[in-house]
Amino acid sequence: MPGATEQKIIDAAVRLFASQGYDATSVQEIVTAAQVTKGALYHYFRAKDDLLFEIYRLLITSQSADMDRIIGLGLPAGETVREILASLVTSTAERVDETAVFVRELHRLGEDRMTDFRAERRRYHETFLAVVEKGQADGEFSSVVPADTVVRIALGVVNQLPMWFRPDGQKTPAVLAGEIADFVLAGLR
Amino acid sequence: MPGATEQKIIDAAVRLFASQGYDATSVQEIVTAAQVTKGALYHYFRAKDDLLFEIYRLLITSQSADMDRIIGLGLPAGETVREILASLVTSTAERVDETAVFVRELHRLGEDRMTDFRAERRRYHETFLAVVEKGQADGEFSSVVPADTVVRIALGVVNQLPMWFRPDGQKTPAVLAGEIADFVLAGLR
DNA sequence: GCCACCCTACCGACCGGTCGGTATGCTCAC
DNA sequence: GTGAGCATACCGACCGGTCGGTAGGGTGGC
Repeated sequence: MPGATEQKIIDAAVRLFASQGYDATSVQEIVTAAQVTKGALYHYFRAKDDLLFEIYRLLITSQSADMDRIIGLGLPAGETVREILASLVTSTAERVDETAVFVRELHRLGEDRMTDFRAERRRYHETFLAVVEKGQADGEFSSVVPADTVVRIALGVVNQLPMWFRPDGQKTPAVLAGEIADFVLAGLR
Repeated sequence: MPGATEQKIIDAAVRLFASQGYDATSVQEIVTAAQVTKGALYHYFRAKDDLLFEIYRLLITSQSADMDRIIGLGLPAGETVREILASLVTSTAERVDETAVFVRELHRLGEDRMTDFRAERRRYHETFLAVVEKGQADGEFSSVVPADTVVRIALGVVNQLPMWFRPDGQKTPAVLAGEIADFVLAGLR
């Protein structure tokens, strides 16, 4: 639960990282945009690096929680896949900046944090994979295309969203989420 | 047709940009890796920036040529989509580093070059879109999911390839290309 | 009631180091 | 001799991070 100043700093950092990239954004730019000073930033964060990590952490935490909640509902595989994709697409559409930073600057994570991150992503990936595989085993889904490729495609689409989704475009996130879920499920029948 | 020195510089730049990112890679690192000197680099390129642009140009030119060639064959929509995806996936798998740089550092392009790039990508996108729309109009494809969303998904998958494809993995590019094409076509039936 | 003491939150000038780019000159093929 | 193809030494701008200091609110002893 970040305080007001902390939040202002993170918000400004997300905006600037998304539009210019991490390295191209100076700490001075961040504090100017957030209307605080360098002292304030280094009071709350040990390094510029920590800002990136905090952005990732907030995003991953919320996505994992969403998926766990949906799986907890115990719906059939088709419904589960639809709900997971829909929630992922809408939440990503609401946070395009965070996701853009996430996708683009991921490799900048240090050794330790990268290990943590990979473990978390692996968990997410395999949870989703298990849903698809169960659907295939039960005969609800076709097995023509291997489950891992399907999962890769589905999650890849979401990561690419920031590249072309525009909040002021014609399609609302909900409509788009429906279309993407339709398409993926069509490929699974 | 770049000369030998020029090529060495570009190769080194691609490798370093892919593993560390553009900003995190210094010009000195590039020339050291390429076993040339700064003088040589600035003899062939006006700025570090130009290296990025050259990497993009080479990639886009070859992809556009591939697509034009395939469409020129005049195959049915289904076959055309399969061929385009297959060639895109295999050529991307062969050039993961270039694609990774492309996806990650695109936003760094200056105003003018960004405009040029957008025009080229738009052309690529709409050519592909036309194929899908024709397939839908002819009744070969279903129209449940709008053509533009399908194209977005298909191209998005390819852009995400560098995130998870490993040349030393179990699946060859050709096998993977087949699976991706199968999946997309399944969603179009 | 009040003052001494402390602590959190924040300020902003400053530093060492790095980076992209340049200026100048050599060398060798034609 | 002359221009393409480099090599080398160097510059000024900027960047992440530090550090001595301050403002103001809480708290306990008397």
